[in-house]
Amino acid sequence: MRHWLVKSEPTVYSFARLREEGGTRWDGIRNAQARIWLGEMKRGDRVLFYHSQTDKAVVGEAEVAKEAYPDPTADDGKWLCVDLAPVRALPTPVTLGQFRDEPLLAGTYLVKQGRLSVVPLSPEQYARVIQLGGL
DNA sequence: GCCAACGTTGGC
DNA sequence: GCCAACGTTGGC
Repeated sequence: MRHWLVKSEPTVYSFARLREEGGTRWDGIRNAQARIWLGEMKRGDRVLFYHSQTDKAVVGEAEVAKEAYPDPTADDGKWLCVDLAPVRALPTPVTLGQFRDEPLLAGTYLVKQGRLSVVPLSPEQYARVIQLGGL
């Protein structure tokens, strides 16, 4: 099983909404590197859900409910999407500042290349975020 | 195939 | 609102 982090502006699609809806299609990603990673996501992979802009924090945990398939919102059929389902909220959001301060997390793509909307994490990094989040 | 110009994203 | 980082586009 692999571990991932996805990013969303909470005003566009929040973790609370993912929980309300019970799942969603994670589409609209138009970045070549992110596309490669989307293609590697498997059903059951764990996913950290990060709120950009206002929160700048990981607020919850989700999982891949359906692995990569062609993104129906793309005209040319070249892009991919997955389905995500909510797992649980973090009692304490883990901020971008905490990522920077934590040696294990300072090397993540979230810190190093902030514009990517889907990035992989190591199992150790993932576990550390869950721990910092109070689970 | 190179590179300047431009657009987008996200942190501050 | 500004700026840095990065991707994309288009002229040559």
